[in-house]
Amino acid sequence: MPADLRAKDEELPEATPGKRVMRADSQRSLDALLQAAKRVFARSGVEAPVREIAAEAGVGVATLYRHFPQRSDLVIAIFRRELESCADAAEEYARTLPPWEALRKWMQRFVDFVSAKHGLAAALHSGDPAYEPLRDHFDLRLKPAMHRLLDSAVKSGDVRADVDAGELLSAIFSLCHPASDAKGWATARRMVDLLTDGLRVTR
Amino acid sequence: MPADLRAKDEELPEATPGKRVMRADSQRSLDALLQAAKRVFARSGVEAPVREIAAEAGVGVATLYRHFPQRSDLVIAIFRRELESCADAAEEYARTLPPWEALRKWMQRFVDFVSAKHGLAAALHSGDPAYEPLRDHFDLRLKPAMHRLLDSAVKSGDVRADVDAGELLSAIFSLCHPASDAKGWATARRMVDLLTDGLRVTR
Amino acid sequence: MPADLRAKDEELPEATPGKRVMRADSQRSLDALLQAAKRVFARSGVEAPVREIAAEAGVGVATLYRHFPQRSDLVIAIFRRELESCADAAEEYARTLPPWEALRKWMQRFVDFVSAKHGLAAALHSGDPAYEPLRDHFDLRLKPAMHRLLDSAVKSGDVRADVDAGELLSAIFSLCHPASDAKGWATARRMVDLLTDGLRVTR
Amino acid sequence: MPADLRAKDEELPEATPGKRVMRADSQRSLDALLQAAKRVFARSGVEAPVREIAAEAGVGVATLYRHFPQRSDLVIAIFRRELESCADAAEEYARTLPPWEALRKWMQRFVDFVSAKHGLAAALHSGDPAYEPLRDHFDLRLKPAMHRLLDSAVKSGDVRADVDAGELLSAIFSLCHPASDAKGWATARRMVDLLTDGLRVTR
DNA sequence: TATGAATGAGCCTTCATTCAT
DNA sequence: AATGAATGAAGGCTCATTCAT
Repeated sequence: MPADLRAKDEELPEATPGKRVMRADSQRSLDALLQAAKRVFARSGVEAPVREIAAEAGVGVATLYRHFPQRSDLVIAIFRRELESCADAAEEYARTLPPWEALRKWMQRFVDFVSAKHGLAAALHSGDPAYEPLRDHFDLRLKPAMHRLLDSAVKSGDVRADVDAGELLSAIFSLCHPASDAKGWATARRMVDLLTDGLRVTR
Repeated sequence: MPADLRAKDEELPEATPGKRVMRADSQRSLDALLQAAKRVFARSGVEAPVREIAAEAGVGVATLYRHFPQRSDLVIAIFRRELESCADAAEEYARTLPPWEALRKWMQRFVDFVSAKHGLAAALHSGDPAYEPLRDHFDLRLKPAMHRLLDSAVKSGDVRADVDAGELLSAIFSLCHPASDAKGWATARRMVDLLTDGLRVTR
Repeated sequence: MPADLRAKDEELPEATPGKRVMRADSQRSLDALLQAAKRVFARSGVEAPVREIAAEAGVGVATLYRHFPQRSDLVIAIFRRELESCADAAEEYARTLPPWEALRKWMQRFVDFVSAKHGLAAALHSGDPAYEPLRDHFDLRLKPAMHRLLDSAVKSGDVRADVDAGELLSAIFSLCHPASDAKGWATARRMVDLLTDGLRVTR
Repeated sequence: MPADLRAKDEELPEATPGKRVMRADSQRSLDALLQAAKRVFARSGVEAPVREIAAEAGVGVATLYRHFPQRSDLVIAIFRRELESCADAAEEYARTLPPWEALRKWMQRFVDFVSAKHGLAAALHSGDPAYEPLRDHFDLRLKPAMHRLLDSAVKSGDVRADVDAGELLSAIFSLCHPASDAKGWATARRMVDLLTDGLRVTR
């Protein structure tokens, strides 16, 4: 896992930004739950028993249910923040790098994000309507980011014009999936590189 | 689904080739189970309740257990035959088409195979040791097939030399995964096309 | 509890009359469950934990669920048979006794039936649609029985004509209810006697 | 619901008369709780979740527990006042009406009281010792009231002498029970009328 | 004193697997 | 050899009650 991603992992959000104040113990439970869920999801997938997460967090099940009435609420809480961070990176790359490089680099950044999130894909594509917010985030933050980068690269003549941003994103997504778990990351990166090469205009 | 695939679907194997003779009713149960499992796996995934499969086959659960003590045995039985058929196609293409065309066509053929098998990827990458035989099949039949096609295309100067057959196979595999289910097939084919383009030597 | 009722309680039905034959062990479980449920319902009401019933019957919970997928199925099975028997008594009394005596006696017979069934009323009036069959039974068997007896007594000039059979049944029902549990039966019988007296034509 | 009953419903007691002074906010919580409990009991029965009541009152659960450590304490607080009011009516009727009329009218008054209190009967006859105080109230206020009315009517020659006041009360109670909920009130009144007729001396 | 967060026991239900018939 | 009944271990969820703030 790349250093810049891991760094982010340690600090966890002030969680529900809406509530102004929060009782100290409640905040502690919430933090513990988020940390625990992250570990458990990574270890056992997003379908892991509720009990296991609560135990790992050192709280009762009901506490988990209080904070996250639906399992999906917890999953979403876990994934959203890093998804945002990934989307933000796109803007930065777009500002500081030439189009083709920006695209290439961000695609790898996206690989890093997705690869680190074991159950993300399962959640996103479960068809369960509870994950709609996650899909929305995906559509509203990541797709536009990809679209912009792709567009620039098309305009600069580096990339063919017939590729859809959403499809491309999904494709990378898939390439990072369990399917490539054995070798893992390295393979995913290589395959995405291959895909990236396929994007270039055929001279 | 392409016609040549569907055709194969109807007939089902004499299944456990080891047993010399088999009581007629036993054979009938076995066939019913395989047909049922295929339908149920497609409908509900490979994690579908055992009872559902037995019911769909019109036999008792214990009968299922007799034929397939492990769930994986059933899954493997279902997938193996079509996997073989896909591997065979590679040889045919290699004989009858120029290297680049053979490679391209077979990659699409592989997409058809994988896309039709809902739970295949999940099974293969579950990490469950019970699916080892399936992975073996994959390695022994599909990887060499891909390797040969790739090799020819490299030799003919169409394709770069730094791509691993197994990884490429896994990549296609991933691209066919639920992850890209929304649009489904068409997207998978497009993305694999992109990947294929990435394979070409950069002139 | 009157002797004629208790006698019936010991033997339990061949249960599901539809199925011609039944495996011996299954039949044994079923019997055990019905006996256990009767005891438990009497002791703890029809809302008693499923586990408790299964334990009392000496079978696993799933066995209970197999025989009675819904809690209401079990409740209905318990109550139906005795309800039938009570309805049958009406016909007998009508045949063998003068109208007023038949009515009076059957009302007491009904008291015996209802009083013995602790959770019956709760089930009947729970509003839960699952108990519809029980209400149907009530309406189809008991109401007509009462109606006939009432009618005869009206025709013979013993009873006023402005009383509804269903309401009267419900009234007796209520009088047998937990409300009168402390003293129990005896009180219920007395009160129903009072009610019965209220039925007589005011001379 | 008759007007004289509903009128009483609006004002609520100074509740725990023992405490001499009470902080204003505490008093406010108490009032809110009583009002809320009345609504919730009517809506969901006396077994409604504690949380629901606290929420409806706009206070925390712990506040509820402070005022009413046992669920029964709350139930009792709710019911007692109206029970008193009903008992008072008996005296009034006794003073202003002829014996038979007084009895008849009060029995209907009692029907109104009980019918309006959804969970009363359940609480009274639950067997739970926590409700003892409620039963005491019942015995100390309502039974004597009924006894006096009954006695007068016996003395005036209108009513037979072999009826127990407590039993009669319980009987009416039962007749108002959920068991007769479908048609509800009207039926209850009719049945109590029937019962009342049964009380008359057989001329 | 009021709050509402935390707790954990307890319930219902499903399902893989074994076993009597 | 086939059947399907029985089993019991999980897992999800609710709710009365306690406790930190």
